[in-house]
Amino acid sequence: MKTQQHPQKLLIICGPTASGKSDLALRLANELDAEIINADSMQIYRGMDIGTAKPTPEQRRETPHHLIDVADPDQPFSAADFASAADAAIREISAQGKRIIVVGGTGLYIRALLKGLVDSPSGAGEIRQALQQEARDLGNEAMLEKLRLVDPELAGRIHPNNLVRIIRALEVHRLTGVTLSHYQQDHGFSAKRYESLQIGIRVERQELYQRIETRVDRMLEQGLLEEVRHLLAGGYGPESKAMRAIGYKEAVAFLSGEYSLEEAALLIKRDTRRYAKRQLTWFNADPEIIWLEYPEKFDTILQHAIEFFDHLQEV
RNA sequence: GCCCAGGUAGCUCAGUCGGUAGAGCAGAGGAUUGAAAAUCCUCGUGUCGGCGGUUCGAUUCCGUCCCUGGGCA
Repeated sequence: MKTQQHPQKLLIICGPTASGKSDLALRLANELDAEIINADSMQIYRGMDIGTAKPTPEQRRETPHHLIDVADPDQPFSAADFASAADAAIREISAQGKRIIVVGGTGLYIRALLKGLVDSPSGAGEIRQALQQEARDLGNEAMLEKLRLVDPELAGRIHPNNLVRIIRALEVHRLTGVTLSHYQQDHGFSAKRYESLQIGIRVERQELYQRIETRVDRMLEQGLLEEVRHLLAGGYGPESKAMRAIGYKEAVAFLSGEYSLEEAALLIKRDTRRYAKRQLTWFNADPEIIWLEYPEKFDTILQHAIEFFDHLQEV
């Protein structure tokens, strides 16, 4: 049923943290008369600016950014929330006749937007809390056993230690009476919700780690600790989503005297490196991504983008 | 110059009463369907400081040299 008359086109910029995504997106937006949609799970939150390397107010004034600062740091915000909010932003931007660039390092968000998620309900509510309590009482193995009884197929794919997945699967079953694997069966990320061109920024590992190093130092100079203090004072405790983000959790531990500033800095860097590696694992597995160096290949990227937007490719 | 303690994986170290060695951290690879900056899985060969000697066999014992730290002069 491809009756869409104007298949909406999205230029996606992805890659590991500190690879230069935001900068590239801004330059492209300038050239292409585009607006930017953020696909970073932490830039969503208000008050988390320095540690998430948000674009500056000036940059945001010059180029409108969507899905930045749309939630408070203790509010749940899921990949599905992202996808529907992005859908709305896309409608809004295209109504103005502008092009759209999606930038971010959260692979699941990008996939949710392009392919859609399974049609199962959200569940950050009481059921999840009850399941978490059950897990504390009974242990992971017992929870996996519970899952095995209702959804052996999925239980076989989840490691006993991966409680987050076990709970999510049980939650879906309790909410709907249907198993998550059943939902997944005829989904498989096969839908195509938008026309897209995905550009990944390729950076050599060593150089990437170097950039992470200097970026973390800069964040500390710019007042990451102050930002964290402010969030804590605002009532966002160590268990809030904000304080579980990289840079924030280490800052909290430093502020509570758990370790020195030097140690905190080293840990932030290490955790950021590991995060970058996980992002690379995710994006590398996506065959649709075209990998190019930036800024070296800016002209090539721009050319790809122009072709993508101008060609009337009906699918 | 003399005395003592060390020199083993990228780092910190353990160990082998002689049969070529293993932890933590760092690092690498992977998974990922409403928590995703989250969550989870897998991965340890290195002239055991150099050179000689003893021995069937030395990283282990002996000698010597080099290096590091500490002490005495």
